[in-house]
Amino acid sequence: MVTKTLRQQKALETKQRILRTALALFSAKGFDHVSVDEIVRESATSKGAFYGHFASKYDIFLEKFKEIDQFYSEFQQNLPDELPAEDKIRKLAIAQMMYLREELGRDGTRALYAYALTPSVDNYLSDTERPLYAVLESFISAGQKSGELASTASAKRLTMLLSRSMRGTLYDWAIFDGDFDLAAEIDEWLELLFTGLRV
Amino acid sequence: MVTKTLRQQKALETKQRILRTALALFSAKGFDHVSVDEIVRESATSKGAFYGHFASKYDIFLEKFKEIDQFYSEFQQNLPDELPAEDKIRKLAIAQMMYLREELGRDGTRALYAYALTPSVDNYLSDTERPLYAVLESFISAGQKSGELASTASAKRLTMLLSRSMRGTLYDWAIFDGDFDLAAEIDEWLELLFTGLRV
DNA sequence: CATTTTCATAGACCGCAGTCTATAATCTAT
DNA sequence: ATAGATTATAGACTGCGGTCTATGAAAATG
Repeated sequence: MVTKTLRQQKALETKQRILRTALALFSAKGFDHVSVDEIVRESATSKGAFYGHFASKYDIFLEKFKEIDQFYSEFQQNLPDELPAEDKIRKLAIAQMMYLREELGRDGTRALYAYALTPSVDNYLSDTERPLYAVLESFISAGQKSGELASTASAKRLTMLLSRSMRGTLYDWAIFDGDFDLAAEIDEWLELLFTGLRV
Repeated sequence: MVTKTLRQQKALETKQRILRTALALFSAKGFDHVSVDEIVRESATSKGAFYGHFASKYDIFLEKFKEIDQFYSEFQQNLPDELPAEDKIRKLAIAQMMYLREELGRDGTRALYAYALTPSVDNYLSDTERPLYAVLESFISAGQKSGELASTASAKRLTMLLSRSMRGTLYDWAIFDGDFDLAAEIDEWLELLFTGLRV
């Protein structure tokens, strides 16, 4: 449904002006140091306009975060099919971490993870329909079929547990000060997980 | 330094009145549905008194959370020494989950994890000096010495990764609606981690 | 065209966590 | 005992995210 009326046209312009302004401000000053009033002032709009287009200050941010879905499908398409399942999973995990580091940054990730904890919000993180799950599950499922991966748990279940590991790593990245090499952390973690802790 | 003057005595009473009132309200209505104004009103004190005694609304809550440290040391003392390292770790993890479920609840845990994401706050979660780390590390270290556990990573490192798993599980508990059996989740997770994913 | 309806926007307003300032009760020193 | 310093507390105030109401311009209706 392409934009039709003048009204819709103008509304869309307003929305995009807000979006651009907000992202620029977030990028310049960090999510927590930009107020909605500031966004509204800077984009010469109003609170009414802002909340007409976005559900919350975080929502605007989510818009950006969801671009990661695009990233996932591209990733899947560009990956050689014959790679071992383990390698695919590791590459995905590392790529995801690097993507978030570059695109959202620590501040952004922190804000996103905090928002997901807001009561009664259908946060994107816990949406098991998002592409991350689909991609991961396809890798795991293939790995189980080919006998590379243990089948003690279902592919769906393993997908949940693996994605949880990623969330845990990202959460720690957000709360720990000092050096924290996201890619190295997830890599070491997966190595451990694949090998197992026993003996 | 035992309380000396009348002033100190009264101040302490005020503090405890606030604390009791706040915890009762949190327990009754959930952390997010209790305002500082309400605590102050209900305890017949003032904002000045509140923030004189507590750094933030979350701080008061942390006071309660830190009781878990007591729990850890008791746990360690009551555990048979000759138990395999793996069992000790699993029991600890499960006990911790049950403790949090009972004492903080999902709302409380959610609030705690959200607070830890507040920028520039020396959040308790990321304090590697807290007893959880010490207890876990002692189990892991013993397990490595006796040859039960892999020594590919240092005990300190494994402690971090294991505690991260717990944080990840608790985080997911907080963000996912519906059924989520904390104890079962961590148990299944540890089983996987000990065994490894390969073959 | 004239009218009625819709709806994007402006900005006053609310509730909240946290800060600041004033004050009076208590403590200390002489 | 009195004067002066200290400090726990009261409560006005700020800044924030988010809501609500009013309004005028654009769209639909006839």
